[in-house]
Amino acid sequence: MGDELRDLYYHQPFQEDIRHDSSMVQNIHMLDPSFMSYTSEYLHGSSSDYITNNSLGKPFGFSTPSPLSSLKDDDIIKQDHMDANVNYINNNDVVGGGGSETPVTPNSSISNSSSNGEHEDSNKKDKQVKDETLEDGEDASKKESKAKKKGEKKQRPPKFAFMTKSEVDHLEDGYRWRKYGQKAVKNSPYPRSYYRCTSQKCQVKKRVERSYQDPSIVITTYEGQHNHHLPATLRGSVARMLNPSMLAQQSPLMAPQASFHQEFIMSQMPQFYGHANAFANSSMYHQQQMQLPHPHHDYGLLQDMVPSMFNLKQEP
DNA sequence: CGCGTTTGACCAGCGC
DNA sequence: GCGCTGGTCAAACGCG
Repeated sequence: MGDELRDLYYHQPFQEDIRHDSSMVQNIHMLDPSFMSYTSEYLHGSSSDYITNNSLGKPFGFSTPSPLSSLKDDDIIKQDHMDANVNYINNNDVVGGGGSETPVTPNSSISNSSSNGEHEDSNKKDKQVKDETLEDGEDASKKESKAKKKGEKKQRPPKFAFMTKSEVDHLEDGYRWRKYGQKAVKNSPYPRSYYRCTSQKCQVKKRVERSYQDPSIVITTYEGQHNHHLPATLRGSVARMLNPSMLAQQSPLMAPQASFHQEFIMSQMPQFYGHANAFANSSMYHQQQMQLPHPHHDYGLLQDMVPSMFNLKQEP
């Protein structure tokens, strides 16, 4: 467990009174290269810098979950217990303070549907066939994961999670996603949805779930790195929201399987690009102010830890 | 018809 | 070993 929690990276929510514009600015601050280098340093930390359950939040000076966050430290650990790397950022985005008029219908699709044994059988058959035909690298990652089951622990690509206040579950981030699963979340009335990038050979996945404590918060977790550009149809509009210097960093050339520790700074850029899109878009969609009960909660300590996220580009 | 979603089943990891 | 849970698969279905 300790090994797997190494590199776990957690950002406590910015519980600021964020207005639309400033949230945009702040979100993009997260993409600042110096922030990246910080994370890299942090992630490169000595092998003794294990982040355990208890110490999870300590690098950023918190030990208790935010009232806005449904994810306690424990939850994050449980949820990502198999994952080596998790970046966790909350985007305390702007959403209507008056409450959402669009009710979330969490369980609307968890209803039982008729199933028959035939389906089950064919499923099993298909799985067998697939297992047999899997040998030819059609799904290398699966094969790899199977191979790793016996020996070492399954290693997963780095993750990056953030929270967004949004009425929309699936935030537009410029990429195209195909939903491949939905699961009920323990202790939560809201289901978790699983998406996969539709681009061929792109292994990036993302999970989307709603906080059960604050249903207005959407928790999005990205896993993996896009190995392609944004779809052309979306690139233009989304790209305009972003800092040109970030666009320059966007590159599809890094290998998805690249060593995380070595490649983190560079390879995370496209990811952050995508995340920024989600940040930005959610801000774009919800251009109202919100009042947060605990302004500047934990903000100072995080600011101490990651000054580049806060001090740079305080544009007029 | 192609693409995306739904949804029950399956599987692996973990804790007891 | 067993049960629980998270993650994934894939047939069926819906939609444009």
